[in-house]
Amino acid sequence: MEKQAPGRRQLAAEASKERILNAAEKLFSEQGLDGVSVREIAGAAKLDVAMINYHFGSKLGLYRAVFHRRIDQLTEQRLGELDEALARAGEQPRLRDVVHALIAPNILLRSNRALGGVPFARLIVREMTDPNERERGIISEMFDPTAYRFMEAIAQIFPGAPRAEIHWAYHFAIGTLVHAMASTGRLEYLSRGACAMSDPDVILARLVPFVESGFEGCLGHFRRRTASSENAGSTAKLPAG
Amino acid sequence: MEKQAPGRRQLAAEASKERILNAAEKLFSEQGLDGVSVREIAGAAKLDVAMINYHFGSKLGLYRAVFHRRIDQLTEQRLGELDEALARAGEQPRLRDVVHALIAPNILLRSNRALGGVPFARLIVREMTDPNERERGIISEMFDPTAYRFMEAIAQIFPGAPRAEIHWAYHFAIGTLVHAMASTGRLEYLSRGACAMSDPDVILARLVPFVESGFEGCLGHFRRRTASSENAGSTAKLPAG
DNA sequence: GTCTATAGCTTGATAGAC
DNA sequence: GTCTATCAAGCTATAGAC
Repeated sequence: MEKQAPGRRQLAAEASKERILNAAEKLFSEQGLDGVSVREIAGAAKLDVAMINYHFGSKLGLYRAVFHRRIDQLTEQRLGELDEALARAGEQPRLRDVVHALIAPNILLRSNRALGGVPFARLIVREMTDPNERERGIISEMFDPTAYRFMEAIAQIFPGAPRAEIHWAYHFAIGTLVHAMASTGRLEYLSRGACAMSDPDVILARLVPFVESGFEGCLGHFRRRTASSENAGSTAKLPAG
Repeated sequence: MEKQAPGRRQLAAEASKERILNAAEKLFSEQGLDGVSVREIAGAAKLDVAMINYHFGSKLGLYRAVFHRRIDQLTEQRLGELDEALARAGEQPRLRDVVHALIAPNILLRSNRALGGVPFARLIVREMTDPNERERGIISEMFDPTAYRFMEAIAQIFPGAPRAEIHWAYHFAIGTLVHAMASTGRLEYLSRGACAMSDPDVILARLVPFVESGFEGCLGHFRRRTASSENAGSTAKLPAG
């Protein structure tokens, strides 16, 4: 009785916090930070409004908490897969493996509610495309370290490529990924149901080749030096051409 | 005096409407539909709040008007460039030309305030990535006809490709484009200033090859039949593999 | 921890004078 | 066409009872 580890109160509190976080994740993802009121969230979580400020301090505090709950797990998956790709490599990692590590965890997350599901994926899209994101710093906190790790791996694959060109290509690749995470329904709508985003393997089987080829198209000619080097006479002219 | 064509009143009204539209475009693009109040917009336009409802009926009416002012001009540019690419072609349009027509007007718009500039580009991104976009229908109205026209052109280039595969590749291409229009500052931030989005030619020189290669990576093997056809024995297996 | 109650603003929209 | 004045409703956040 004197040291019942979690404590009944604490257990109830944890359950409440989780309910609030789940409701907030869903509603913020659908309507955005400004499009939802804390009342709606409290209502969806079947708790009083006051509980949100009690547990999370403020609306923005709750918003941040929604991200923090998932950050580590996602980062571990992406870096874990990247490390595997690097370990498996001889002198150079395979581009396809690196692209897969970059993309797959973000797509697989959509179909696993325990990892956040579509709501969390949409939230990431909202934050990634918001010009005011900087003042919150959530994206930097979530993605800066992995971004640099992935760009290092890309640099190993295209040894002659200037850093700026790697940044450009990486930026485009992330764009493709982010849009695929948005789940706006536009693909289904335009294709009149011929395409669906429900099976992650179907998405990845097409998205990974697209991004891989994009990298090749931007950076491929920087690799000719190391690789099979026919056409070796070509000047290293910028893609600007 | 009895028929002074536009009329003083009407001229003043047009000027007011324009001021409101400009302010709204800027503020909506930065903060989103729910993040801005009509009071802020009226303040920025140096007019009273009541003028917004007088001219546009409601906040949502104003939001729609911001898009409508620019829709036709953008569509004409994209389809015009596409038509040129098709006319220039022999039997098949060049992939690079089609991709350029798809992308370039949207990127060039960013550096021309008369076409909407960065604010309008950001607004498109907001609307393209919003899961509630459907109920407004702005994106459909703006982009559905051009989307199908562009996918037709892509289908001409890759004659054997199933329609669904063309939709997938097109969806990814648009994702890359949309992210490039977002101007979040993250590219500049991550690259510590080594890259900048200020010169549209610098962007296009990299973005067009990325997207072109992406299409090739997703759809290239469907063209082998018509093209130089070595490796003709390969089965037409899906990228799903 | 959870609730009730409420303070103190801000919101979108409109009526009516000019 | 443009303003002043105002409405009803909604908002975030907090104080205090239990």
